[in-house]
Formats: sequence, structure tokens, C-alpha cells
Amino acid sequence: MIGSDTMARLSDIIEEFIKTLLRESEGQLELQRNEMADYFECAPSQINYVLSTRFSPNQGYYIESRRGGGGYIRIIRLDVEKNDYLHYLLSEGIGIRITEKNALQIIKRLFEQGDILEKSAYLMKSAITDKAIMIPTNLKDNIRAGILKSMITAIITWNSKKV
Amino acid sequence: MIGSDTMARLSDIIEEFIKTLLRESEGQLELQRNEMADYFECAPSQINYVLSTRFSPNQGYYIESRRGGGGYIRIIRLDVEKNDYLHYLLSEGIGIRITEKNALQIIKRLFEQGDILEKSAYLMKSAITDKAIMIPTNLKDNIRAGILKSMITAIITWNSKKV
DNA sequence: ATTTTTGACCTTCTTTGACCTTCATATTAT
DNA sequence: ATAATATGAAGGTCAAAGAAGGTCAAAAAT
Repeated sequence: MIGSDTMARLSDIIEEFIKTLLRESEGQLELQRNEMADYFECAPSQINYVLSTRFSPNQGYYIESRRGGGGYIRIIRLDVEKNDYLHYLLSEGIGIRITEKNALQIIKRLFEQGDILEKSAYLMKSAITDKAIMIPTNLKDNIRAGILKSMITAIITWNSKKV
Repeated sequence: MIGSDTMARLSDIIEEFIKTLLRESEGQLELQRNEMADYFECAPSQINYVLSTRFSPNQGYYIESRRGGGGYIRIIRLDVEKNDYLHYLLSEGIGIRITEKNALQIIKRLFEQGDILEKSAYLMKSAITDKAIMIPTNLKDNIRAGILKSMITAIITWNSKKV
């Protein structure tokens, strides 16, 4: 198509670049935001944009970072194959709110499937009970969903982490 | 080089150095501030910085020092009985609200003391971060305190249940 | 209408250096 | 010999500078 030399969007290029790096580094890498921004001649915040739109847990990635001198951004590719059910829970299973009963069921199932040890199940349950979440009742299910998803992301991340 | 390992912070290196020394000396040691600063080629005050940000009483350490000729800095690791510390956290240590930073410090300490495994620490951290607790900022510290105390209660219960 | 790009402003953490306080010892004055 | 003083060797404090990353909204592009 003449004249439509669709310049690839920079965000897509950065996305690919990161994914290539990840392939070369067993699914885990650290980068400097400013270095990246420099390399791609873009605003530093564009790196955040790429990360938040293309590297969410939902999409199979987890981001850790630290500010200050010696700061970094760490990107971990989650092994969604091996953590099938866990990943399903994140992307569709849980949603924006969940009752105590449902949450407890999920945790029970995680234990029964061998995703977590009994002790971890016990710990997780303690974090999402109505008693633990001290806030007006109408909000508990929302908070619970956030905490449960965060814990599940942690489990997947742990399972995916390099030694 | 993008994606290469990030440089470790000097303060972290000094922290590890001291913790290793402590392990080799039954939890108590004396050092000379200038000697340390010399060894790590840093400003003497950086030693104080490391001590105050990483060896506070909350983090499980106690510092004594003397000035003048023959001066020294003594670092003492507080080795509390496991359950004593857990109960202390419930009764006074945590209170009705706690910041993310303090909560993370407590969990790190639980791991370093051998109260919990690294994986459990990782799970616990994921449950109490600001990101996990999706509610207006001014309420996060309250919710966090409730969840953390609930998890600590679970640890105590688990410890006493399994004989 | 939606996604991407940009930039102004913010927060966190670390490093550095100038200046201060304390203590032991050596020196000096009585 | 004793008391007062000077000296130097520690460690302490604090604020400024530096080094990251984060957020948010306006502007631009699709």
C-alpha cells in the first residue's frame, strides 16, 4: 500500500524488545528505566506505559521495582502453562469482588490440587476472612478480591522465579 | 548494556557484610566506624545510615556506641523467643495501623529469625502491600494491620497445633 | 473514541560532606 | 603531685545533592 508505510508504534517495538530480552534471559531481567528511555529516545514514563499496558500479571508478567540510587525495574515472565488454574483465577476467575465463602473454596482447591502446602493455605485463609478485613461489610468483597489476587500472583511469581 | 545486571547498592552490601559477621559471632559484634568506611571506601556517615535504616530495634537489632579514643559501635541482634515475638506483635507491636514499610520490615524479620520460610514471607508481603489493598490511602494502614495480625495469629495457631 | 506520546511534578532511597560532641591521654600550670 | 588544659581520636547529626522510579493529565496520533 503506497504511502501507508505504517511506522510501527514505538510501544510495540519496546514490547518486542523486552520480550526478546526475556527469551535470552530465562524469563527474568532487570532494566534501568532511564537507560531504556535513552535508548529508544522516548520519555521515561513511556516505559511505564508499555509495562502497564503489556506486562500485567493478567498478561503473564510480573513487575517489581525499586526507587533511589541503584534502583531498577525487574520483569518476570510468569509460567502460565504450569500455573494454569492460578492464572485463570487472575484473569477471569476472581474478578473485582469475591465472597468469603468463595475465596475459602478457592484456597481449599489450591491445596487439594497441590498448588500450595496446607500451611500456606492456612495462612492465605487467615488473610482473607471477614474478621481480618476490618472495614464496612459492603466493601469487604472488593478488598478481599484484591488481596487474594495479589497472593495468587505471588504464588505464580514464586513458581516462575529463577533460582 | 540494557538488561544486564544492575549494580548492587553499597548500603545493601554493607548490610549483608554486617549480618554475615553477626552470624559468625553469635549475634554480637563491635566495629570501628572509620575502619568500615575505609574498607568500603565511603563516607563514615554512610555506616550510620546503614545502621539506622537496616538495624533498628524494629528490625531486630540494638546499637550501642562510644565516642572518643577507643570508641566503638556495638551491634547486638535481639534474639527473642519465637512465640514471644509473635505475641508481642499482636499485643503492642502492630497496633491498629501500620505502614507498608514497617509491615515489610516485620515480615523480613520473621523470615530472618526462622519463624517462617522465605516463600511464606513472600506470600505475606503480597497480602499487605499498598498495591494489594485497593482502598483510599488513608485507610490502608488500618486494613493492613488487621490482615497482618490475622496472619500472625495463624502462624501462632499453626505452630501450636502441629505437635 | 481509543491508544500512544510527552512532559511537568512527585516520592523514595542513597551518597557525601561540613560541622558537632565525647572521651582518653598527654601536657602544662600550680 | 595535682589540677587544669590542650590535643587528637573516635563517633553523631543533619542537610544538600544525586540517583533512581512513579503518577497523572494534556496533546498527538490512529
